[in-house]
Amino acid sequence: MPEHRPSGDDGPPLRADAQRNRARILNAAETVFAELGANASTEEVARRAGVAIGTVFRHFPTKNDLLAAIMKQLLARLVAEAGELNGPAGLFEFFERLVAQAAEKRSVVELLARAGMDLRLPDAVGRLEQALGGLLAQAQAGGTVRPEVALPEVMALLISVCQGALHGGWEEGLQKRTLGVIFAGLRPAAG
Amino acid sequence: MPEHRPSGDDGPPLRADAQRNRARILNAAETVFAELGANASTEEVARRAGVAIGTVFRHFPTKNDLLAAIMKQLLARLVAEAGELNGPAGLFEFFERLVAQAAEKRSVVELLARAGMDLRLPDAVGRLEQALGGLLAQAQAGGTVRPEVALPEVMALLISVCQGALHGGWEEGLQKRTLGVIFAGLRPAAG
DNA sequence: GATTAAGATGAGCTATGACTCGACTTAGCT
DNA sequence: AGCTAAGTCGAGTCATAGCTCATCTTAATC
Repeated sequence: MPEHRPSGDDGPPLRADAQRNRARILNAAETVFAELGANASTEEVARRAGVAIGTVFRHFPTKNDLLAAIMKQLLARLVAEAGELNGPAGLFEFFERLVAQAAEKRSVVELLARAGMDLRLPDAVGRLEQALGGLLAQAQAGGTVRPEVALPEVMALLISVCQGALHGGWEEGLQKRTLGVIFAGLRPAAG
Repeated sequence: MPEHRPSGDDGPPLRADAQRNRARILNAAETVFAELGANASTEEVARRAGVAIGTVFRHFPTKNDLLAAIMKQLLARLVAEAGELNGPAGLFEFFERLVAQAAEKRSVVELLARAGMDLRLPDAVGRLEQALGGLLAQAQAGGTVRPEVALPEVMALLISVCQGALHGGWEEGLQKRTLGVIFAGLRPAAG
């Protein structure tokens, strides 16, 4: 019996039904974690995927592996999104999109928060940092962001704002004003 | 047999040992939740308080009650701290202090985050908002903060930054730079 | 000191959730 | 069609955590 297959393994191709189930599980997991947060139960994921619980654990031997897989997808999507954004306002645009997502998907935030902790995804996170670095450089070249601002504080602000976005109240206007303050802080001082 | 005593109840005074144990439990809970976060077990609290688990539940019928009690203490302390701060730089000072606390005490952040959610402490939170409002007004009167900035976004920024402060990396310098960006965003545009 | 009700104790109940494993099903192949 | 290994199933195990309650202890009062 072949062993469990961690993400990167390329053994013999999966059987058709296994591929189908794996995809279903990933889909279900994404929506479940988005709605209920990262400590939704694996059983709930199985239920929504329409498979038995054993099947989930066959594909992802631990819950953390499942979370890591989702997180990898998410980070890849963010990197792609960052890649499409261009020009001096690209960084701000990225902030706005991420915060909008964070408000409706708990997982975005919680997973992002755990990306550097329990889940070990240094390369995926690294790629996102690289993409953000590009956006920051463009913004600084275009005079949209002060030159002395560095990548780490941009990341920190991004994470912070996403975290904050979870909290109920936050109507539309508040979110915009909060981001406005941060953008003002990033922009060069004089008009 | 007298019923469990929720926080506000003023029945006959507690017996001496009961008072002692209640204080011990609160102390233990504060440090335990500070170290381990809000989902540390009640047993751990009991262990560190040196009492049996039943005693904890006698004083705080649910874990949430215990969290709420700690949170009330914390909020009161923050209000007091805010009250001592004066002048146009008081608001910034408060930010710095809170973030410093957040970095070393998980509970500060997690409880603050839950204050408006599971735990129902509208009055305690209200008092903090009032105190912050005072600091904001002083800062605006002194020209340290733009007049169009309102209290809600200040609260939002505060919560966000505290949340972000949990994440490991954040060396000393990064924290300062991140706060620097936010302060720059709050300050009036021109020098 | 005797009385007694408040309080402390901790084994145990219940729920939940991560994970296992032997029995069963089916895709892929000849 | 028949074979077989890959894959699925789901009842069951183990651990944890919130909470209860019958029993014992002790502070307060007379």
